[in-house]
Amino acid sequence: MKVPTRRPEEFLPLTPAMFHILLALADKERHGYHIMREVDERTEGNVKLGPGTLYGSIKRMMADGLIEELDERPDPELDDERRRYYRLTDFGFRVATAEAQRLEQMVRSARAKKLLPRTKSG
Amino acid sequence: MKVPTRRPEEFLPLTPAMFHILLALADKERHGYHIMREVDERTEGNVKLGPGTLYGSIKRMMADGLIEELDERPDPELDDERRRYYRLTDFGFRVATAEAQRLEQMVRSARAKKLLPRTKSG
DNA sequence: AATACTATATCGGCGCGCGATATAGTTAAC
DNA sequence: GTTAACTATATCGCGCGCCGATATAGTATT
Repeated sequence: MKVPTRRPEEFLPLTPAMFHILLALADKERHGYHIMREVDERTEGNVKLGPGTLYGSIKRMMADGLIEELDERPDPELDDERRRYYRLTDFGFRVATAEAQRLEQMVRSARAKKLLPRTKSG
Repeated sequence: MKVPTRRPEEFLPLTPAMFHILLALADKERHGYHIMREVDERTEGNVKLGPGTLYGSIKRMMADGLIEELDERPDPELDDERRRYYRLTDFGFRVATAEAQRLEQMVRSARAKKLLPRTKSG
């Protein structure tokens, strides 16, 4: 069934926590705890998602249709029953892309204001 | 008098509103309403700072030592008495730079996850 | 005279980050 | 062998910050 067309821009700006979760799910499906570790590793320990932030965000992002839970579980043999796996929805992917473009524009502005060195055209 | 050394990283991530205000003040001193218009113009109407956000943020950023109010007013002749002018402190500048670098890293991650096309090395 | 713009300020609702806490099974140390 | 650390999910409540509404008031425009 068709969900009424929503514009990704209306969800912007995303909170850092939500964007980190979308980034973690952008390349592959993951369960909650796996998302937590991916963020920790990708940011070299600079960003730690606490359980309140993680599972609270997941709940809201599910309700907003940005992510969805998998029915089947990948690798059923070497698996932990407690895990709940999530993936991006098409809409979630578009929202993540829109946010990435917004941040890109912010960086461009920062360069124009000489807060960052200009590597190419600012 | 010397303010105890604070690390800019402890202020991150900045809220979008605070970063927009720092960007607006990065190139020149401005009064509140001027900040509002600069953000509106720079973002081509996409970001509108309401008075609650603007003056609430200014008050907090003053308390945090990110911005400071000017004693003298620039252009005293063609001026409005009601205006209150602000500028970045050295610390505010360092915080803005640190936030810009954080956003740059976010964009790099987004490119690595193929949410954005790679213009150079991602 | 009315409308719109400039300029600053406060208040209250609401969303969200986040630490604390809870539960519970697994693995590693000593 | 029990103590500790890790894996995994979930809820609660505090506090901060965004933001619209509202207020005040002078200036400019129509």
